[in-house]
Amino acid sequence: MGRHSCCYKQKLRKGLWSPEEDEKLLNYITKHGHGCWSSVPKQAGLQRCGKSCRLRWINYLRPDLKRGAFTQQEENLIIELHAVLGNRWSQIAAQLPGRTDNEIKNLWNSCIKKKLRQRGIDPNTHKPLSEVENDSKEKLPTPNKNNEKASVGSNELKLGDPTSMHVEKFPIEFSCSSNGNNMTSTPQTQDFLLERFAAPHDSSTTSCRPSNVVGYFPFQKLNYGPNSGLSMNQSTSLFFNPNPSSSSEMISEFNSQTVLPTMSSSLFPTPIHVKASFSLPFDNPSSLGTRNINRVQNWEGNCFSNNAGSSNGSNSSVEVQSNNAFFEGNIFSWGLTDCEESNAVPQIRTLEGEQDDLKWSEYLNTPFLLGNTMHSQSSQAMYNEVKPPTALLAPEPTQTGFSGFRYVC
DNA sequence: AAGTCGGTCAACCGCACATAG
DNA sequence: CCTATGTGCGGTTGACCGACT
Repeated sequence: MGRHSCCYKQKLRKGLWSPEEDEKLLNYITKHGHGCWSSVPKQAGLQRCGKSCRLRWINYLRPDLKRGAFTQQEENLIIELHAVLGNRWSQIAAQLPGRTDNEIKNLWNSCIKKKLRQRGIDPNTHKPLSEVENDSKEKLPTPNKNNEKASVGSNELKLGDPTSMHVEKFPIEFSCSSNGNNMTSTPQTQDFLLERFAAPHDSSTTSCRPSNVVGYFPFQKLNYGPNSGLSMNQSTSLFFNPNPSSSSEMISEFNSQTVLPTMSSSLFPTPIHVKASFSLPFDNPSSLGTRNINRVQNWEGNCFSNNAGSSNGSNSSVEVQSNNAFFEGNIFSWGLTDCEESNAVPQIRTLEGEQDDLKWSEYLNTPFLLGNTMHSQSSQAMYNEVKPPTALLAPEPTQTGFSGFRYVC
């Protein structure tokens, strides 16, 4: 409904925040929580609009923010997620604890884009630049403003637009190993994937959706160059093998070559909502008979340890967005105490009975678990290429009791 | 020393969605 | 169903800073 009403008021400060303003906001939210943002500036004695306060809190004052430069792992993960999610920065940020969408967006625009181009990869499509150039020559898109806009940051998928989606349908199967239990779906079509990512809660807009989902899922054959630690193991492309000789073979391949559950979850610190489905009703997501499993595991043991030390810990009164299940329940907390209670086995919570309440959009909270499950192994492979054996990602119980993987430098 | 340029980052803007009344 | 309000998101802008000329 347009701008926030408070923004119309005059005499509100704009621009950079002073330390005094920061202190006021921090003190207020620490004591009272933010509640309704529009009332925060008034209550906190700030001459700002609520929106500005919210932004300042989320991007700067939140105690759980991770400061400092992005690690190579984080950059790699951002690239991988971007290949799947496009410019959905908030969803990418959800997989990077302590990082904000703004931060990631800035990093992408200022740094990663450039790096990818230097490596001959188009940052928008994640295709080789040469291929993109060829495509553009072949397709000769009609120049109109809409197209231009769509091409910006254009991991976009125009649903129902045959020119933007040359998708061959073929059956695929998912096999998700969780704590030793395999959940294998019945054959599914690629529609599921397309719906999974391209038809989220917002079906009215087409922005920021992945294009060429089939050919350029990151786990398929992305290659970000040998020097970047981003090269992919070609064997991982089997996941989308359009002609599996048999489903059991495919599953077998998948399990034997690609499934490293702990590795996968190590890449996703946010609890992954694994919703393996049986006989998935594509056209009626709400009726999905889903099994919901939250898996929580450390991504970088050091990362969590550090955060636990620098944050308010489990006693924090800070309110965190509840849609990030990372902070919900007792699955995980930043607090060191909770860390100590963890054990080396990934904690798994089955959310039986909750499926009826699930929103389809929740599926987007898992930016392609299975793909990343697979890709995570590739990540391991890629680190194999660039790191000496002693530097491999390896399961390692940390002092705080977290399993997960410590990246040994 | 002064000016220019490019990169980075914080913040703003405008839009869309969710929800309460 | 409609409207007003609150919230979240992505794109964009502008300030700042360091490197370079």
